Order: sequence, then structure tokens, then C-alpha cells
Amino acid sequence: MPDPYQVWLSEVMLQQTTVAAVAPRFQRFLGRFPTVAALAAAPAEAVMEEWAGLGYYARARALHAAARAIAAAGAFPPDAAGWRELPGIGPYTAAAVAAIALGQPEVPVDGNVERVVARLFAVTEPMPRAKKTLAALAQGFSSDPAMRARPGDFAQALFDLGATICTPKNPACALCPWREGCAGQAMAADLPVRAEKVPRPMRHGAHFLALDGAGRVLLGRRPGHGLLGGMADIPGTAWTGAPWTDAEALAEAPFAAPWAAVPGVALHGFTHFQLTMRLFWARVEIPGTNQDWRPLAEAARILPTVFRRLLVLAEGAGVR
DNA sequence: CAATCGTGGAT
DNA sequence: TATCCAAGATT
Repeated sequence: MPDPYQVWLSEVMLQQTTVAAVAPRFQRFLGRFPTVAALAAAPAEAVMEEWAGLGYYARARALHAAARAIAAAGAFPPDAAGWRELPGIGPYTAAAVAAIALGQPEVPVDGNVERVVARLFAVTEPMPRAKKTLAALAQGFSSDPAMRARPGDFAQALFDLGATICTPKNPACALCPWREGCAGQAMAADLPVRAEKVPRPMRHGAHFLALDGAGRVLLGRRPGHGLLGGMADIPGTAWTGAPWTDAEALAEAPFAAPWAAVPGVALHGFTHFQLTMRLFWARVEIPGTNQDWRPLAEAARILPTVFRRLLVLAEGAGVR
């Protein structure tokens, strides 16, 4: 049976994140935190840095908290209900770990399974309202002898069916082993019915890149909750609905310095808004004592992508 | 229940 | 280029 720690870690990384993006990061994470004990013993900053670029940073905070809970308990939870009580473990991940790592007859319902079931039973109720219906229908797999015999492989097979045959667009129904019992085959490409999309608003920010004489940059730290919670950042203004004038932005600078505007802007898309950032930079020859100065290459490694874009903007403008 | 929470790749 | 969407959880 697979190592519960590795199954748990991979399932958390795979939440809303593609296999291609996760694969190298999973190996790197395991190299740095090989066991749940090692993860529990690590400082939070190290875990957040290792997660940089993967997105949904609440996952890393919860993963770390859960590791400490497991280490304190001295053992992994024995079943899905036990896993469900840990931070960052919802219905899907609890079922996936129980099925894959513990061999227990649970049915993890992810986006793939929802799509397969919506088509198999021709569910036309729109998402996300249909989630309850789809989850209930997916529980029907619990009586399948193949599922009882090999719950982990059954779950993996369901994921693979959704990823390679029962795909969101252009499903390959002709190749599907379940096509004969599929009530939604004729309308498969239109299921599940998605809610209408809402346009993402634009927000604006201004940030301040302080460089010392040794190629180091001054980093800040985000609050431990909410957007990018717990991550390093490049200090700046709030992200507001209206652009910042130079005067307004400079009044928000973390300290007085000969700030100069970097030409151009940096753009970044979040799930629910788009961001336009301006950048000011200054050479600061007297670093403060309790401040987080990092070489540019290191900063680029530990900053979330939104702030890496500012480093790219600066480099393109010849600022270094 | 609806909103929040990142990012990169595919189309 | 814009949109979609990915092995979701939390509030």
C-alpha cells in the first residue's frame, strides 16, 4: 500500500492543480520534507517558500498544521472520517487518501468524477448546484465489486477515464468502455451544465523595489491569512479598483527613498480579478537591521508568481 | 450558498 | 488573445 504521507501530499498538491505542474514540485517537496515528522518539525516560512509558485497557499498552511497534528497524535488517522478532521482535508481528499493509501471502499468525487457521472446519468442541473446530486450518484459506485476489490485503483481509473476519454471538450465517446450504459452520450459535450461566467474586475497596485549595493532586494511578509497569506512579498499599496497616481503611491512607500518609476506595468491574473501593477525602485545603501534582504535569484525562487512579475519588469527595464 | 483563493497550459 | 479549466477547501 502506498505511503499515506505521499498520497496525502500529492492529493493536496493536485487540488485544482494539473498533474504536469505538480510532478516536479512533488519530488522537490519530498526531497526537502521526506516524512510527516520532517514536515512537522520545519518552520512555517520554509514550507511556504517550498510552495511558492504553486498557488492556493492556504493549502501549504493547512498541510503544515495537519502535519503537526499528526505528529502530535503519533499516527495517521485510520479512516476517511479521521482524515476529514485535519485542516485542508475536505470530502474529496479524505476519500482519496482512504481509498488509495488505506485500501478502504471510499469514492473520491473530484471534477473528473462529477463530469463522468453527469454524463452517465444525463444530469442537466447546472453547476455548482448539481454537486450534491452528482456526489450522491457517485456513491452508487460503492456497490461495484471492482471498486470493493481495489478502491484505490478504481478511483485512479475513474480519474483517468475523465482525463483521457470523458474529457471536458470533445469527449472520445467512441472509445469509452461505458458508452453503452451512458444516458448522456448524445449531449456529453454539453455536460455538466456550467454557470455563466462573470467578468473579472481590474485592480491596481504600486510596489516598491528596494535594492542594496550587493544585488539584494528587500522583501516583506503577507499576513497569515487571506490572499497569498503567509508568503513573502514586495512591499506595495493595497490593490484597489482605481489606479494610483504617483503622489498617492509614493505616500504609501515603506520608507523615504529616491524612488524612481520603472517604465511599463506588470500584469497578473487571479481567479476572481486581474491586477495591474506599477513599480518604483530605489537604491538603498543603508539596510535596516531586522529586514529581510535576499539576493535577487533567491527572491525569485521564494516569491509567489504575482511578485516575480515585478522582478521581470525591473530586469527588462535594466534595473538591478 | 456564494465568494474567496493562484497559476500555467490547452484550446 | 481570451477563455477555459485542473485529483477542492474554507468561510
